[in-house]
Order: sequence, then C-alpha cells, then structure tokens
Amino acid sequence: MNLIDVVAICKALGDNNRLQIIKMLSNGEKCGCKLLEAFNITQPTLSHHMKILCDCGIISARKEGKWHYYSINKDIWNEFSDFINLVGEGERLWKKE
Amino acid sequence: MNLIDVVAICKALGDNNRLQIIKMLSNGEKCGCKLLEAFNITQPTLSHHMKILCDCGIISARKEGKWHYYSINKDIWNEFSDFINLVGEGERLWKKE
DNA sequence: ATAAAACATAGATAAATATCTATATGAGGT
DNA sequence: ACCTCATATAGATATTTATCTATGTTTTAT
Repeated sequence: MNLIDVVAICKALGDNNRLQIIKMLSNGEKCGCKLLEAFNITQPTLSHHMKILCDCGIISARKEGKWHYYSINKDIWNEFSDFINLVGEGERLWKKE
Repeated sequence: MNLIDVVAICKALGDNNRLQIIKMLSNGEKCGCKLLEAFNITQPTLSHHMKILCDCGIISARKEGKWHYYSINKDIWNEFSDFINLVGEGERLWKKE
C-alpha cells in the first residue's frame, strides 16, 4: 500500500459522518437506507460519503434488487491497519524511490 | 480513544505533505529545518502542518535552543493503531452513549 | 402502465483548508 | 548591540469539500 492510497483512506476517515458510518459497518453489513436513518443528512449527501468511502477501497458495495449493501473491505482495511501499525513500530516500510 | 480524536488524527494524516512528514519521523526524531529542506513548501506552511500534527497528538515537539525536534508520539500512535485494528476485527470497541 | 422506494448525478453554495507574503519572536553568535 | 537562523503568527487567497435542492435511473409492487 503506497502513500497515495493511505492519504485517500485517511481523508475518507477524516470526517465525523464517515467515521460513524465505518463504526456502524464494523458491526456488519448494512443497507444504505438503514445508514441514512441514523444520520441527519439528506440522501444525496450520504451517497456522496459512500462514494468517497468506496473510491478509496475501504468499503465494498453489493447490489441486491433496489438495495445497496455496504461492508468494510477487510483486505484493504487490514493493509491499512498494517501500515499504521508499522509506522508506530518505526519500521522502514517505505520503498526507496 | 474516542471518535473525535480519531477524526482529528485521520484529518491530519489525510494530506500528502503531512503523511510524508510522518514517514520521515517514523525513522526517528527530526529537526523542523531538516523537514523543511525535504519539501517544496514555505516555512510558514510547514509550521502550519506541524501544528495540525501536534494538535491531534500524534507528534511531540521538543525545543533545544533555536531548534524544534519533532517525533511521533508512540503512545497516541499506538492507541490510534489499536483503534484501526479493532475496527478491522469487527470488535465492538464502541461505547454506548 | 403507474407509482413508490432506493440510489445516483448535476449544479449551487457556504465553510474549511492549504498555501502564500509579510512580519514578529526568540535564541546564538560576533 | 546587531545580525542571522529557526520558528510562529496574521492576513489574504484559491482550492477543496460537505451540504443542499432538483432531477434522473433502476427496481419492485400494484
């Protein structure tokens, strides 16, 4: 995972509503309409946030009929988590360029 | 570590220059003037970035004469790292409010 | 076929932010 | 005292972004 990916993920997580969404998804897959109920935002705003979360890769979307189910993409999340952990370890995880 | 702290840290990390700074500090403490040399930004801009990184707690500043030495605050970083890791594990790390 | 529900897209706007120039502060050296 | 180096602060500006309203698309139910 390179720095650009990490920046995009951190940007995505650096918003109150989006981190709350991640919080909800950490308990398991949720439908978009269920997420919407939990927030004081309009549907287009939620759609905007979901796009940002999807684009950076940390969540996945699954379509079933008219519903969209969102869940945390464990592979990407684990890569991100490993990266954050290694920085704390002071490891030279960085490739020379 | 609560959601507000995590949002602030993610915001701080969600910038190319600041993540590069973290990259440099992950190899050990650095002086501000040395950091400045590595970037194509002015000194006030670096100062602005360092303030954001300090304010959210992930880096610490140590003054020695006219130099400021910056380093990653391992305690805060580890808390953050644990948080990110737990989300991936799907743990209910969240307090009920 | 029509209506409703779930979601996306387009465009507008206000707030946040990354950056700059100019200037202040503070510490060391001459 | 004066100058230089390292850093901070103030203010301005351009870009980004979070949010809204209005509308389009797709799927399901009647």
